Amino acid sequence: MAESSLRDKKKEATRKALAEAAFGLAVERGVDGFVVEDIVTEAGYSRRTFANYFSCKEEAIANSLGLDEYLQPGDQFEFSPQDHTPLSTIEIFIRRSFTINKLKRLNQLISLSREHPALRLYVTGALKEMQDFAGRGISKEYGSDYPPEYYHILIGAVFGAILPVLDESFDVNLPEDEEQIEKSNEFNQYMDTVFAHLRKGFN
Amino acid sequence: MAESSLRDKKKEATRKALAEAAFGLAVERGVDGFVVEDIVTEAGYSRRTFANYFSCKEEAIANSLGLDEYLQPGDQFEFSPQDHTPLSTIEIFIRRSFTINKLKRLNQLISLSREHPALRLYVTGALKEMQDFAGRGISKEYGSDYPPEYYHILIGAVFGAILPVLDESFDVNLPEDEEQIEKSNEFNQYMDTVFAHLRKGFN
DNA sequence: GAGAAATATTGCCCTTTGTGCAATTTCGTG
DNA sequence: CACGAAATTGCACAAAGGGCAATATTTCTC
Repeated sequence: MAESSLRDKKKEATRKALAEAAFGLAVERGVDGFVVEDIVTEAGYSRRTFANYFSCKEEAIANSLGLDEYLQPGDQFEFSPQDHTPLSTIEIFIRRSFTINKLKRLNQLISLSREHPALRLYVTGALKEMQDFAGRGISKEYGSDYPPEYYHILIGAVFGAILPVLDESFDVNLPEDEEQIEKSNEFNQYMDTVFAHLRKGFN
Repeated sequence: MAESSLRDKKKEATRKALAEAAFGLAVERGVDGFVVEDIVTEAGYSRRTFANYFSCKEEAIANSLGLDEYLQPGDQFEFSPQDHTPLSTIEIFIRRSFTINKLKRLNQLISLSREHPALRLYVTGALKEMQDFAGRGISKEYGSDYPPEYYHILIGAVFGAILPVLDESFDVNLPEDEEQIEKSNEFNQYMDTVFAHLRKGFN
């Protein structure tokens, strides 16, 4: 990810092409309605190459979320000093990362997971990578301002509180061309309550 | 689980035997060091029967945690009125559920997951079932005292904050025969800070 | 820019897996 | 005890996973 030689670009392109083909087929025919062979013929690669990138269909489908696009170190974690608390930093990171297109796809992955529970594991796995990235970023940003486990707990609590949306589809009713999520959709309203609770504490 | 006819007991016994054999082989030879065939010969069942219970090796290994033993509805969620807040109820539930033996096994599953990342997904999946159970239990217990999403967020935050221990092994340095976890081990000390933060809120 | 080194893609092959179906065994109930 | 329900198993076959070696493409070095 840090590297971006021509070779690495092509590799990412391959990965994305395979993931995208897998996702498309999943929407079109259902997760059980196609085999790896179908994915690679659609994407123009060999079955053996697919195995070099993903361990199974589900992993490819989940990876089509492409959260890693937003995971460039040093990109998401620069904020003005007045915002400078770990929680608000994470909040901004999350609200920026979940663009409308991501949310729409997440929605589709959720409904696919209903028919095919195994997929769900891989979707949460993909989100877990985002969580790990956020964890590294924030503990690097704030260093020893807090004890090391504080970051783990904070990040864990934030993502843990967010994940339950996976249990239900939510509306993303916004114009197509919009790039960042807005106050008006369900997901963001849910974020409002989540972060309010996290600030206030639970009882 | 609510049922427990002789038939259901045997079914659970079969499941446990398979899971236990799978776990044993994983510790002994590593996750990649054996095949489903080995599991069933050890447990005395057929390959086909294994498939009736688990979808793959990893699922069986992770299920050897056997958290479901402690997931009897109406058992864990009865407390005296003075403790009667959702968070403290969950705290007691969690501290009760993670007995020493569970923690030891969890520790082993964590290190196995390091060599074989796919296993990790299934371990968190198993914990997720516990989370779901806790969610159902607590929202039933407190009904409409809180808005419905509050329970989701609370439970998610709690389990999310706990899961990061999966990233590192922890010491469970207690006598063998001890049944419940004690104040003296790392896991429980981690719990102390987790719940303190959740009560206080983050910033 | 040409050749060498590094890496990605592929084909081949074989073991393992997943699963529908039907037969068989085991269990629960009247 | 006998009948129905449900668990276990065998069989067969499509599909997946992955080691290995060959090939193609990119990057590096001079």
